[in-house]
Amino acid sequence: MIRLATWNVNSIRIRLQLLEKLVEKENPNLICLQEVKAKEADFPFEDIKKLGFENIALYSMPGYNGVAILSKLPLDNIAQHQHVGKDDARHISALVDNKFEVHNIYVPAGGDVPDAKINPSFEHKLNFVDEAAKFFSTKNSKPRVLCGDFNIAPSENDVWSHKALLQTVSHTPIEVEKLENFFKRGKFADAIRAYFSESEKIYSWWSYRNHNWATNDKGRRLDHVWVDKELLPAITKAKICKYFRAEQRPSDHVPVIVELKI
DNA sequence: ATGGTGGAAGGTCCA
Repeated sequence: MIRLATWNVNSIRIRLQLLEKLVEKENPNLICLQEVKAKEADFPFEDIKKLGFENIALYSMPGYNGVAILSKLPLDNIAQHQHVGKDDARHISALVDNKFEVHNIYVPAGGDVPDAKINPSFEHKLNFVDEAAKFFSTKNSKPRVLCGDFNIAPSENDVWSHKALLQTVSHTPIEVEKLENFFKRGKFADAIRAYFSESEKIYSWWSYRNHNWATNDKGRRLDHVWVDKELLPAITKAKICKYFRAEQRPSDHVPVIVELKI
């Protein structure tokens, strides 16, 4: 049984106590973190091993980005991947327990202006998603699980207001189109939506800039878990840990959990 | 058109 948690932790060092709480409350045996924001020398390997996660795969850089896979199960074939010619610590993968491949991805946020001609960050984001689509379009010997902060909320009910956010980076038509192309080319299934109706609004991120996040509830679903279609029947649970947003010193993203009988 | 907050780095950038 796999209990996978994906979480944009926004600094692993600041969030160590919350990571401990995640382990205590949700009992995952595989955790994919994004935005660890610590270079290897500053990464708290020992604290994490003490939580029971002996196997750690890290791809990090100073200050920004950084992805890590924490596992109670064996990790093999650990690989760091580069897209759009940048070595910027956004994608790491590993073979878990010799059964399936997990890919932990942090898609670029894309800046504020949704125009690739004038905003290089947005151009980077679009190109990154296109490259990822190509990367995952080939057949793989082991089944794949993709997760992470994709920084795109594709469906109307992945955002608090479809209309209000049509020109907001994360929900523009061009981003949604590219993410859907990625999804279709890879023949993936959305492990979270498999457990929630299409008509239900579900979010995994609420901005720090809104203190009334809980009452306004202007969230977006930026964090995703996709599985190869053949794995869809193996999913026994999906959960978004909204209560983490209300913790002391929270991340702006909350953990998303999927349970798989593999 | 702007500001609101948070983190890391280091005298600012990115989300």
